[in-house]
Amino acid sequence: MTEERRQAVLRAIVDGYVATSEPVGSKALAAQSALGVSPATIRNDMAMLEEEGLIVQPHTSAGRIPTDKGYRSFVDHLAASALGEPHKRAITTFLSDAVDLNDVVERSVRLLSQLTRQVAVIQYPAPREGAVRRVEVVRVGHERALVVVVSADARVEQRTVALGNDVNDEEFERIAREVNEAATGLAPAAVDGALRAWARRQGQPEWADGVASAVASAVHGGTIDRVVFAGTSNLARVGGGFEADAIGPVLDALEEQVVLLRLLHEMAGDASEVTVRIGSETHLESLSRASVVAAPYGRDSASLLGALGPTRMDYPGTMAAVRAVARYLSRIVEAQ
Amino acid sequence: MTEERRQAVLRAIVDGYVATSEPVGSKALAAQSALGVSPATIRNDMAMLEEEGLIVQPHTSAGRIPTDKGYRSFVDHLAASALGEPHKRAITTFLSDAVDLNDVVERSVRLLSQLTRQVAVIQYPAPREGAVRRVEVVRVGHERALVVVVSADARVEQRTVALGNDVNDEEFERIAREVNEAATGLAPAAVDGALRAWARRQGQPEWADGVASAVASAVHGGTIDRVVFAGTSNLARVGGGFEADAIGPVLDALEEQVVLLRLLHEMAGDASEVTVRIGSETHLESLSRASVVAAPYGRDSASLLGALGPTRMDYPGTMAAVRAVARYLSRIVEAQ
DNA sequence: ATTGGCACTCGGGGGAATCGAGTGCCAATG
DNA sequence: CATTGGCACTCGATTCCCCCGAGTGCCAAT
Repeated sequence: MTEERRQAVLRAIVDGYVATSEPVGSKALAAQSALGVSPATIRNDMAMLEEEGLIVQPHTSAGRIPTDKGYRSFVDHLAASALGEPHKRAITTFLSDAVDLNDVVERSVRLLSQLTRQVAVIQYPAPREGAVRRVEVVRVGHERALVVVVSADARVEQRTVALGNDVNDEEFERIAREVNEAATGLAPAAVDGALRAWARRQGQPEWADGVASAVASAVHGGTIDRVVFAGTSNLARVGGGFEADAIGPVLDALEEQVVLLRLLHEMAGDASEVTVRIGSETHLESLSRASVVAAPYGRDSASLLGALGPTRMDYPGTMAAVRAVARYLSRIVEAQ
Repeated sequence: MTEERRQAVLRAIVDGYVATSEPVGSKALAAQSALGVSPATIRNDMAMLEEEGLIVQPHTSAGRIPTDKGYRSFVDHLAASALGEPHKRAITTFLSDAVDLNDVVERSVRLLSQLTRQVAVIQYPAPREGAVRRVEVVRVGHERALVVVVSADARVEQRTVALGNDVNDEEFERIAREVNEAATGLAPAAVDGALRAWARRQGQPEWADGVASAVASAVHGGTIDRVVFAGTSNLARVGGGFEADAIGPVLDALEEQVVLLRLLHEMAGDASEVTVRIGSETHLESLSRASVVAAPYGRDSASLLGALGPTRMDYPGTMAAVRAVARYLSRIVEAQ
């Protein structure tokens, strides 16, 4: 009984603090939340919660606020809550008339930022490692060529490569044809070998190696490791929860995509559907006062999307929105 | 003489306010800036400047700060100043080893944000309206096709289009071949007509129109109207010049690319090399406390890059940096 | 046109006093 | 043993007040 109520008290403290952004005291808690116990009882519970490191009081004569650990406990004991009907409808209508993958991603990230009133982040859908459908080599300018690779999964990648001026037009035609024939139909893993062999047959001139590696890079590389975000103005929103001096670092982290990507990759490792990193759990100085709620989406759940906000955020709501958008986006991406 | 000194006083006020972010008074001005006149004289000048609406005093007993109009006058009377040597070197080394156009743009925007310590914005280089080099139509999935258009200016655009399931493989082959033949070598303006004619020859089935308009859209559209930015954390930098409640709107404006693009287009109209919009001159509520310094670059000076910061910014320095990066970037883009 | 002098204004800074929300502890109770 | 009412105590925030000083406008003198 008592343990149960202590959780309820923690829950109420989190709720209260999230709502008002002010420390919540025992008296207010007893009055508002229908716990049916006296302030004194709550004070006892609070003392124990504080001993466990779940809450702290900023000043001696203030109420309590949750620690990162407190939020963690709150989140862990949270039952998955569903998104409200209007929001669900919003997702459907907002995403259904997107015209292509880019558009879907753009719309999703905007939508998610609006639903959560936080910064929304989407890691681009991982390519499906589709076989090569076609390779075009097109001459541009005098000594440069453009290599365009189309994969079976509807990805188009391009690279430019220097040719040197010792390639005449007929030769160029031949090269373009041969490269296309050599690579078409191959799985990504097989492309490198095939093109190296081709380059060898050319007698290994520099441009042949260049073309080969450009194709290889186009096949493997791609838009995998890109992150788009929206709703950065939510960082500065009044009552948004971030201190004025905390938003600079967050903006930095967002621009520093590498850092953000590593964090998302880490979170992808955690198995469950929606994962949460709270404050110091991000292990990033710049995000030490921020939380990230993320969920995988797409084939094999290989990509992530999420919301980033102050540790003092509405976790249930944010988690519900992230989950809902991830599900819907999965359906779209997988269908394509 | 007196008019000249009044400009000097304005200049000194702007300099002082930019440096300290505090209103500057007559006494401090007489002491620091070597005007060689007494505070009383300066007070007279100030009174006149205030009458002209170039400066105001926030409170009765405070010094003066420049108005938007004051900054405008300051900027208009500014002699073009050159960028310091170290900065010039930074530009060269930073941009010289970019691998492709995207990379150049990315690097430029980062560089500019570092040089100016403001938010840097770059409008993507306008495409050169190159002729169509090749059109590929590739089947993806069951009922969809991917249209890839390669232009002579090394641009690659893609669109997806629904086919319906009444197109078998041989027919598809034929379509792909015909579309490529119909469009290749044509100038953008001629593509629409050629493809409409082709679609008509097919007997106007839905998919033919779809393919035709996908190609047309790929030829004309593109990355023209995109803007990238970097250095948003400068908005929140302490002493950065923005009030805490002003940065939200600015972030909004940055995400709302449409608005930003319109502003840049407007500025492109102003003839001179580097143009400045100060505060209310942007005609945007969200940027009413911000200034934009922009310069055209690339062929026909068709694209713009710039820096966005508080009205209280270092105009000479920012203008020099913007000018230098624009020049250097022009060289690169035009060479390609 | 410039300058020194002078009275005046008023925002900001630095206490001191006060308020009140919130706490910890303890004894009483069911 | 959990719960509760009572009570003394703490301390951040608010308010008030006062004073300082930077800055001003105006005027008479040069």
